[in-house]
Amino acid sequence: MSDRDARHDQARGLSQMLIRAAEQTKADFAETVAPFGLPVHLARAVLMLTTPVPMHELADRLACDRSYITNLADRLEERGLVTRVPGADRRVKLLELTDSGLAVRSQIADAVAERSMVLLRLTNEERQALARLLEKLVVTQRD
Amino acid sequence: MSDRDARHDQARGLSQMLIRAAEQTKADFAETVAPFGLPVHLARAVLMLTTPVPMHELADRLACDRSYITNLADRLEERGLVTRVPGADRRVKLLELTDSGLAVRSQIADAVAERSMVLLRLTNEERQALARLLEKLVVTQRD
DNA sequence: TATTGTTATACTCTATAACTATA
DNA sequence: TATAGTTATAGAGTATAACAATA
Repeated sequence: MSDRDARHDQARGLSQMLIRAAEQTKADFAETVAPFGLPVHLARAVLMLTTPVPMHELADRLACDRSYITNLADRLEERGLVTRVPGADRRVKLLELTDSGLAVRSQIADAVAERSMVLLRLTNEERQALARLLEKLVVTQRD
Repeated sequence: MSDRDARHDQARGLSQMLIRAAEQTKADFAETVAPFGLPVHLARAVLMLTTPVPMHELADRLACDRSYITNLADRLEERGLVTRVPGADRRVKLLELTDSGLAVRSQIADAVAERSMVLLRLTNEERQALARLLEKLVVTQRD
């Protein structure tokens, strides 16, 4: 009982730190992109659009429903950051960054590179060690 | 530009792994407690109630609004896991586990100890290394 | 028949504001 | 006047189901 409790406490402590670190990472990202008037999910999508992407594929990459991509696309279009362009298969629409979107993407990428906690607080060796540990922890899945 | 992009990519890769590891940790916890019919937030609250806790204090510990604690308490009471007991200060109500709640708490603690990924996938040294790295990453705040 | 994107709708999580009982 | 808990309500985020166009 007290042995199990000790194991539980250890697991909880580490898990909480992990979750807290991740939440802080998300909060940092949110703060970093806030000056651009972008909620986190729009900013993530913008960063993914290095090249035009079919909406259903974006749904796969973001692990969400297609209907939610419609929602994101609407909001990104309202801000003038993307346009829907027709694909070869006429059912498909691709999201493509506008010039304004490209500019924003570049600025966001810069800001993230400058402000990322994993870059600011860890040395190169520490980042490698962290990556190795996290890999052991995470179930392998598609990229 | 390509230097910044490289830094951005490195930051993004590590950040994504961190977030993915945390999400997996949450998902594992959710799966672990699902057999008890408990959503994550109720299970977390149950684990915190090692001793009766004033509702406002639980709000502090969970970093959420008092009104949400009312919500949690209602749902925990519906399931017969806690009761509201009056405090010395007559404005205060404490949440206290029922016998059933105590039993569930013990079972959950066991299940978490058995199934935690940070315990199953990492050696003791690795856990210590991970804890050290996460500490560097996380802004110090109250416990 | 299956797939893409859209629409309408609904659900979960969580907060804000106003309220009451008490301090 | 300030604090604890409650209530009503609202917003964000996201999913489900039904649908039209296309394959």
